[in-house]
Amino acid sequence: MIRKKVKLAYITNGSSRKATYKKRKKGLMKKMSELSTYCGIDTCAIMYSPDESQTEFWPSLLGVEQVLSKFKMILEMEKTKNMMNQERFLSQRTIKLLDEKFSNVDKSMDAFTMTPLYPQGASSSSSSSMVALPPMTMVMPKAMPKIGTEENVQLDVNNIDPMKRQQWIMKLMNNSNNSSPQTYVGGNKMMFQFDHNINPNNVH
Amino acid sequence: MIRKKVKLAYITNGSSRKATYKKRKKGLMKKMSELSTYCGIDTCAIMYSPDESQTEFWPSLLGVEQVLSKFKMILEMEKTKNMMNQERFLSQRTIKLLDEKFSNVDKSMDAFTMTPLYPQGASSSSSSSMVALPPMTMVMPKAMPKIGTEENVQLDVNNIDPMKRQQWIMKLMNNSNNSSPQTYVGGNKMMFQFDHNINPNNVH
DNA sequence: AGAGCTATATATAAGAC
DNA sequence: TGTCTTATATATAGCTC
Repeated sequence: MIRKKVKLAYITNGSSRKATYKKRKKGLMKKMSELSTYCGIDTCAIMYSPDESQTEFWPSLLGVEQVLSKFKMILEMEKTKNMMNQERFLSQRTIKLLDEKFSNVDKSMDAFTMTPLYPQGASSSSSSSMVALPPMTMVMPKAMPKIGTEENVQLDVNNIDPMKRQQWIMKLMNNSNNSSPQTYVGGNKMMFQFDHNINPNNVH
Repeated sequence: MIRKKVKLAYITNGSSRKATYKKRKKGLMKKMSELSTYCGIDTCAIMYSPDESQTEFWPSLLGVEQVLSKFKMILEMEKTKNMMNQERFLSQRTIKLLDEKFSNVDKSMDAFTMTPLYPQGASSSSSSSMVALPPMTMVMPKAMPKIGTEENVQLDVNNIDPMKRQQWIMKLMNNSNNSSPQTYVGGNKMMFQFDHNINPNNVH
């Protein structure tokens, strides 16, 4: 969008597509780091491009782990909160049954259990949370080139049944009813690389 | 950075911070959708801000699931590829032992097993992959306001021991040696909301 | 809080090397 | 392929309503 306003479409030329990818990836990382700083929001990125034939973790592999850990914690808090809500309506006996269900949720979410480095006493900004937890932003890969045409999901999960709510979260994190495909042969090269072209501390 | 060049620092004023968050979030999503279109890369986002007291999935919850599914597939391919490599050096007996270990990796990665909608025959651009798979980009939340100061991890995982490599992936996806904290009380409100302010199809 | 409106700061496509 | 340069397209802070 500079010398020439480019049509928003897939860049068929390989070398220019790769160049664009690098430039825009850099720009995206900078925007993320700025959002982090301005709003006190945690961000991290895992980027994969077949053109690069490597997976990049930003700002580092550790950073990704920490963010995942934090997201896991938020889910934990959600779970606990839901249980607390349940207490107001259900008997102790019923709660025990729910407890078992939640244990299954725990199990299915184990893959998100990174080394728990938190809580570390960070203040929770303007959140209504009863537990101090740093804010968080999560950005992940999208499904297909055709973007944004999916049905626009907008659900206030606080207004629906707490169990349904849990199921949504579960569905996001794990599809336990599903046997994963195991028969793929070969594969892309995979590297862990930090993009040292970007140093958010020197931005501006 | 317009009317006035703002110092890159946390915005203490709550309302202006929230306004900045919304504006920049919108910009970030647009950049992501552009990167998707230009480079044929999948992107999605999960955003959480205590100021918003809701978690947003972009472009949709389904989109996030699909991307996670794809990432899972790439990991699967990595696993298979590693096994193929092992075959060249190890006996059948040894391979069986490795097989058991990999099964454990599978288990720990189950939380990333979304409904597998792929492969769907997409061409793999310039990747050296032996399996057709759409390219992918993953962007996730970072750990703390202090950004980019972690040690810059740069490892060519292809050049290190395949088992170590698996361990790295495992470490990213799951810390099975770790019992997750279960004692958090209360929690932030959590909503699933699609940001309908952004329609990538109308961009430009 | 949200919806425009500008003036500027940034991001970046093409070129040049 | 990478780096630099530069002309423009975008992004967005601060205001107003």
